[in-house]
Amino acid sequence: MPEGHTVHRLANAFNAQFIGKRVQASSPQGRFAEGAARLDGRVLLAAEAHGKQMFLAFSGDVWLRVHLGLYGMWRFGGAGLRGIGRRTRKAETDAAFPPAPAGAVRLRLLTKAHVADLSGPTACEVISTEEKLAAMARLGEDPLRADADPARAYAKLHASRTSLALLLMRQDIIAGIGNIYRAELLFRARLEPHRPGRSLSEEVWAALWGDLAVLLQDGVKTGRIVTTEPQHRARKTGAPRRGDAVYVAHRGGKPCHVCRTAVSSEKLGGRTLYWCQTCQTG
DNA sequence: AGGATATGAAAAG
DNA sequence: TTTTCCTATCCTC
Repeated sequence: MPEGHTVHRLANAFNAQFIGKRVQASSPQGRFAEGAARLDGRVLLAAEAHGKQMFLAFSGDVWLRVHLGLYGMWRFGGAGLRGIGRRTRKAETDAAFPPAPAGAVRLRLLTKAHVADLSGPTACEVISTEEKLAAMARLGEDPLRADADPARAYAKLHASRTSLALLLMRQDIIAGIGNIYRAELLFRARLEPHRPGRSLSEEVWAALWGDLAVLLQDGVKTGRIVTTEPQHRARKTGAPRRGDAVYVAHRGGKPCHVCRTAVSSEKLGGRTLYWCQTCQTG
């Protein structure tokens, strides 16, 4: 689930339901007992997302930094959080509040009315304001943030001989893109993924950045990654079905939605890259 | 039931 | 470049 849009959605959920509330913090799984103790009893002041990282501000100049990584998730309980985070099963919805932790919950944040359970994060740590600023400074431009400066990202891209496919995943250049948005962004621009960053013109970059912003904003709204245009779907109307939502991501060997060529895939930098050799020649 | 896979990135080599 | 972290889901049997 977690590319940048997911993390912004989660921050929005915290801002909507947890801000100004005193929280009981605990670590049902036990692995974050010390950190939870440091948060326990504080008031949650703000939630902020930058790329795939979320920062929660607590009273007393204490921050929680969370990176979900590949498997991490937040599961919410309580009213007004429908559709955010991992879906709560019906049995859990009907259960008394607060629900029992589902699975290995690293951190539980509990208010009178709401609960947020974090499991499987790559990073979860209590840090100072300085450390929070330092962590943010290591991140690149996030199209979902008002302070994003695409020119800074372009300078880094254009200075590198590394492939666009690898560069787009670098969080210190552009923050928030993951494997799916990378593949889809390159497909929509019809760009060959192995092209070096330095071959990117300013005009093409401007178009890429604009398209990325649209895709991410749409992802924040819907909670889903949809990159196909209706005319490229098997069913032209209504919500895109499974298998119709993206062009190439996770579709290795399957026919391209545009030209029917088998979608290519290869391992690159430890991740699977997907692209269409026929469509992406730019 | 069990294996492959995963929208990530740091650590190790 | 490979290994490791860690949890859930999807697929096949």
